[in-house]
Amino acid sequence: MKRITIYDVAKEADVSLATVSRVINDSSVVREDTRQRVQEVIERLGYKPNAVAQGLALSKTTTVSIVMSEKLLAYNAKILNGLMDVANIYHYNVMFHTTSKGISKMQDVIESIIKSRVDGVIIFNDNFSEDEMDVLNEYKIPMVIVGSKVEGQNHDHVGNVYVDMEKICHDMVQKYFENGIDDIALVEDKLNLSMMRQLKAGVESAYQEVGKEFNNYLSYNDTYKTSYQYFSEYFKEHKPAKLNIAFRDSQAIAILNAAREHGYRVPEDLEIVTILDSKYLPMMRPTISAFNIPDYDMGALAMRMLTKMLMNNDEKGVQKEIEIQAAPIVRESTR
Amino acid sequence: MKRITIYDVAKEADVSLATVSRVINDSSVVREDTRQRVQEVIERLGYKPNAVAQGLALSKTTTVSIVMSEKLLAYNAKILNGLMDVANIYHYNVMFHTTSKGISKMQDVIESIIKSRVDGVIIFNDNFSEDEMDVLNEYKIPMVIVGSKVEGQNHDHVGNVYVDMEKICHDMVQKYFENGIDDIALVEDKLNLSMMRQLKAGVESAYQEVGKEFNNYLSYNDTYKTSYQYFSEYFKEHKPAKLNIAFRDSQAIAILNAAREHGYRVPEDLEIVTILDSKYLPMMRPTISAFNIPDYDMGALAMRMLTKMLMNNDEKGVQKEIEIQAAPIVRESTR
DNA sequence: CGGCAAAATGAAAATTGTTTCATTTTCCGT
DNA sequence: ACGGAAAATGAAACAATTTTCATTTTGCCG
Repeated sequence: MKRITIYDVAKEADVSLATVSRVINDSSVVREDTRQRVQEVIERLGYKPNAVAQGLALSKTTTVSIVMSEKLLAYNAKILNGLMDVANIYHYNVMFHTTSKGISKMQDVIESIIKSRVDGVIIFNDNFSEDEMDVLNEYKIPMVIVGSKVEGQNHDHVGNVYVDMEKICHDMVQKYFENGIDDIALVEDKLNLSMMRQLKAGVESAYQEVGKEFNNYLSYNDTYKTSYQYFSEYFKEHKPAKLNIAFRDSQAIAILNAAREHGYRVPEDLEIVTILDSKYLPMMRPTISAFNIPDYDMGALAMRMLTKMLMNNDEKGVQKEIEIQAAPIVRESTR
Repeated sequence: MKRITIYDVAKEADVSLATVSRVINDSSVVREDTRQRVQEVIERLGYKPNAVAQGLALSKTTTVSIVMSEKLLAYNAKILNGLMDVANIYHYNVMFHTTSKGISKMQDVIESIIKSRVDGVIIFNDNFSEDEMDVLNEYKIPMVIVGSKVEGQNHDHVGNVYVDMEKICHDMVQKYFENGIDDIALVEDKLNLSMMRQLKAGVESAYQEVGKEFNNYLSYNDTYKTSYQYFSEYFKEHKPAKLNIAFRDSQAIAILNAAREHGYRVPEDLEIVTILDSKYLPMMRPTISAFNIPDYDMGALAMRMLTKMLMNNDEKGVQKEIEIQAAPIVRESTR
C-alpha cells in the first residue's frame, strides 16, 4: 500500500540510490546496460519520482505561480490560455492564485507564494501595490508583471509585458478632432485600473494639446444591467456625445441598446468604441468597434519571459520589457 | 543571502527544532513564554516555513489540482471562481492544469499530478476517459468529477457534481409538443461532449415517446463566424425550424442574426433557446432564452466536497454525489 | 598481463521540516 | 522540601530525493 520510492527501485535493481537518481535525471554517466536494468524496474514497479522530495533536494520546484483577480479571470481567460500553453511547453507546473474581495487578499497570496517556494511568478498589474512587489522582491523571486506598464521600478528580477493604450487613445481622439468632432464621453471602469488610467491620460492629453479640458466622464456601473439602466435614464435628459468610449464590451453594448431605444442611430448620431475587444462585439447589430489587444500572445510572451529568466541564472540577455501593440478594429459603430 | 530555516530560528531562540515546529503548528503543548520568545524570533528573522519540506515530512501538500480543457476555461471562468474561493477558504493551494489540443495531453497532466503528490484533484468530465480515471484511482488520489454525471463508476474516493440536462430538455420538448410544435432543430456542439449527449438523449426520448424519431441535427461550427455563415447559407434553402436549440450563446446568436437577415422574426417565426446561459444573452435584441446552470455554485460545491473528502480520512459521511438543478430562463426569443 | 586513466558506481551528507519517544522541568499536595 | 504526576522540551529518526567525493570497475596500451 506504500508508495514506491527510489529505495525500492534501487534494491530491486540492485544498484544504489545515486544510480537510480542518475537514470531518472538522464545523467549521461551511467552505463547502458545498468540504465536499461533500472529503467525496466522503474516501469515494472510503476515508480514515479516524488516531486516534493526533488523540490526539497534541489531548492527548485519547477513551479510558477500565476496570480490574478477573479474579475479579470472572468474577463480574460485567453491570457491564461497563453500562459498555460507556454508553461506546459517548458514543463513547468503552475500554482494558480486568485484575489477576490472578501475571500482572498493579496497579502495571503503572497504569503502562500513564499511558503510554496515557487520558482517564479506571473502577476497582473492591477490591485497589486508597490509594497507588495517589494516583499516578493526581497525573496528574489523572479516575476513578470503583465497588463500595463510598471513605472519607476528598477528591480533586477522583474519583467514587464504590457500594452500601452495611452498613445493609441490619444491618437484616436486627435483624429476625431481633425474631423471636427470634440464631443466625446468616456465611461469609467474598474476592471483594470492601470489600463483605465492610461486611457484617461491619452484622452486628456489630446484635449490639453488643443487647449481644452476633458471632463465628460460617465459614471461607472459594475454590471450590464445597471449600466443599461443608467444610460436609459441618462439619455432621457442628455443627448449622447458624438463619440462614446467604453472600456469593456458590456458597457459599450449598454450604450448601444439604451441609445437606440431612445431613437438614436449608431453610428450616425453617436459612435461607440470600446477598448477591450470581445467575440461578442461582431455579433451585435451594428457591430461594435474596439481595439485588438492580443491577450493570448501577451500571456504566452509573459510566461516565455519568465522561463527565460528562470533558466538564465545570471539573468543576462533576457529582454525584461516587452510592449505589445494594440490596433484599432473598425466595425460598424464608428466610421 | 541564504533562506532562513527552522534551524536558524531554533538556535536564535535557544530552543530545539521540535519546539519551533510546535509553535509554527500551534501545538498547544508549548509554554506561553517560550512560544512568545520563538514567535518574536520568527518575526524578527522573517522566517517562513518551507512548504516543500513540510510536504515531504507530512506526505501531504495541502494542494489540490484542477484540470480543465482550455476551451472550457474560456467559456466557464465562473466555475473556476467557485473552485478558487472555496479552496482559498480552506487554505488549499491550487495547481492548475489545462489540456489543449497539440500542446498538453491528459496523459501528461496525470503524470504531473502524480509526481506532484497533490492531495486531491478536481477534474472536468469532458475529454477524460475511463482509463485515465483508473490510473488516478490506483494512486488513491481523492477526486471529484465536475460537469456531468459519471456513469457506472463505483470507485471509493471519487465524487461527482453534475447537472442533469436530460430530463429538463426532455420536458421542454414535451411542452412544445403540447402546444402543437414538433418542428425542432438541434445544433451540434463539441464544447462539452457529455452534456451534449444528455441534451440529445433528452430530445430524442421525447420524440420516441410520441412514436417519432428525431434527427434534425444542424451541423457543428466552431466559431461564431463560421456558424453564422453556415446559417446564412442554410436559411437560403431551408425554412428555419420552429424551435432551435443551441448549446452555447454564440450558436444561438448566429441563428438569430442569420434568421433575421433573411426576414424571419424571432420569436414569431422561429424560437431560439440555448443551453448555456451567458451574460450576453440579455444584451441581444431580442434577448435570448437559456437555462440557468449555477456555475459558480457548482465549482464551490465540488471543491467543498473535495475538502471534506480530504479531511475525513475514513471518508464516511461525505456525500459523494450532488445533482445540481438547472432552470429555464425565459427571455424574448421563446414564449 | 600490469598499470593507469577514465568511467561507473556507491556511501553518506545535505535539503527542511515533523514526530515519536525519552528526558527534563514544573507544579501540586502534603 | 519532597515525591510523583503532568507538562514542556529535546534528540534522533524519518520523509524522498540529489550530489559530492571516494571507491571500484573497465578498458586500453605497452
